[in-house]
Amino acid sequence: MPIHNSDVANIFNQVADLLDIEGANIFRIRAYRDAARTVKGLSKRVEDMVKEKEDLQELPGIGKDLAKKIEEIVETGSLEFLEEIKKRTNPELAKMLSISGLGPKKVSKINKELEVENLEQLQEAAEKHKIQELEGFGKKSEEKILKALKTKKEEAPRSKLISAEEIAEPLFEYLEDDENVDKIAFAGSYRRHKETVGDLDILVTSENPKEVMEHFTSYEDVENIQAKGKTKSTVILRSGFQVDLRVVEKESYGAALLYFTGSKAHNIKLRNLALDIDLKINEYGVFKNDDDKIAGKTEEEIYDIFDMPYIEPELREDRGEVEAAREGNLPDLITPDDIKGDLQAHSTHSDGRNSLQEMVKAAKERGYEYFAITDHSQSVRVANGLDEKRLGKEIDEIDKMNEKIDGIQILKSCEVDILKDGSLDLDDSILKELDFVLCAIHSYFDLSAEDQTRRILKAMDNKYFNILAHPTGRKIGERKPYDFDMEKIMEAAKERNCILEIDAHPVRLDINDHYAKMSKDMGVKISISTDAHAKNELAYMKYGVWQARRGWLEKDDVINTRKWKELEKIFKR
DNA sequence: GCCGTTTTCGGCCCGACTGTTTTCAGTCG
Repeated sequence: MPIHNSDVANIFNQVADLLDIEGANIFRIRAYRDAARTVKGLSKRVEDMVKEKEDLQELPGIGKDLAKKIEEIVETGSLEFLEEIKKRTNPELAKMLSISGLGPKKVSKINKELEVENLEQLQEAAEKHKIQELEGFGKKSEEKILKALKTKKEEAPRSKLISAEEIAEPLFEYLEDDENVDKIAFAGSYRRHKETVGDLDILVTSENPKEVMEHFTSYEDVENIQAKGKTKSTVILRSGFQVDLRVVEKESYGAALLYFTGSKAHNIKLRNLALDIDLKINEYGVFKNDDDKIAGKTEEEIYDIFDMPYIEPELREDRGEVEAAREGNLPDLITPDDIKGDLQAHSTHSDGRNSLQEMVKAAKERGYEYFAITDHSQSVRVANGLDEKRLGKEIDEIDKMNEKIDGIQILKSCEVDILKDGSLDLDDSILKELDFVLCAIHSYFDLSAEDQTRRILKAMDNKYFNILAHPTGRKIGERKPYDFDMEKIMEAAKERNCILEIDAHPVRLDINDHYAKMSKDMGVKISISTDAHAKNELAYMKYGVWQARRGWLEKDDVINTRKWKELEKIFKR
């Protein structure tokens, strides 16, 4: 059975939860959580690292003990230490930690004094008003627990960035309209353009924080006010989204923005740097001798104290950006304006909702120099895929359009299916007529990692193979990536001058930020394309660029920032 | 449990809000 990085992370998080309830040393618990996060965020498979006898202790936050535990998990699929804790402490108790307002101390107390072992018994105890009798609890705590139990089932998991955007933008406008609001900005993972967003963080400067809070909590979409203070409020919107609003004075704007943008790991890194030189950072500024404020108005000013240039929010994940900044090696990140054309889009010839002409017109309006039509090939029957004959007709149609149209070049392409055995779905005789060939997997997602890797490698052997589209096949919140060896695919791509795609569709965002960084480290070029099935979806490009930025990509790492003449050379592999 | 151009022991980010207290612990981000 393959052991995924997320399996290791889950085991470590379970250990942390249970140790927490047992009241273990908080820093020991943190070590497990940090390790879980490190392993989950690796672009390499920890299973492969163990097999190749790589030194796990090189990883941040992994020492002798945790390295050994990772090896044990990889080799046996489980961790004896976790099983031991489970004998002492009921693992069901960990589920109670997900109840808002219940932490390890309270769970432990409820467990010990009321003999509550699971969520059902918790509900029963609350309904019988046993909870409010406990010391440290009261009526309100009990009501809160009951309410949380009720909504738990419909609790929203992290939302896709695009869904968050739909909620965030109108709220932003509403707040902006308040005359008491001076500066306003998003912070948190939304500002870091993470592919999923847990809650929204908004930062405001104002002379009248009380009025701002009043305005915020009376927003028409607010369903529930979780907390309302002078400087901080939390609400739940009808959509289930949690929104945190913080108000600070303008002298602290930079420090607060830095702090609330996170990531948490990035912040901790900076704070530790500060401690090294006897400074203290909090959301109000950078302080010397405890109360002597030396920075805080802008983020730039704060980074400057540590001799660092401004670090873009997308990079703030503690993946080496602080070190890179200090060494002057930060990437000059790609921007949406660098994109010269879209290399994946569909028309009504296969499963698109707009005609070829409509798609091309929309691409031209976006100011692109070139635009590829990549309708599906024949074996994707549900998408009305093209056979050689129909693709031939589309090629003729595009040739005629190119003769007539000015200012944009329409590229002839096709999203060719990679069949189960690794052969391509269309004959070479037609592939050679195309400007480039996009290849993708749309079937047999559950092959073993070995077979799936072999399948893709074989497809890449075809000299007309240019771009591997949505390489992992994952759909956020819907479908896991198929199992294969990404490192081998990247090595092969580099060897054969093949390109990996960042599919910018907000549901796909495939490859993800970790793999994007890995491709950069390995010297594999990337294309960013929208996979648009309608003309309005050409606007998805920004999500792909944001993902690329999170993967440290610069203009030069992405092929469709180049002119067609240069691109043409790349495609002749 | 991890980590170290002051340390192999003794630290480990920091502050707001809530609910319960009556000065604070617990939780959260």
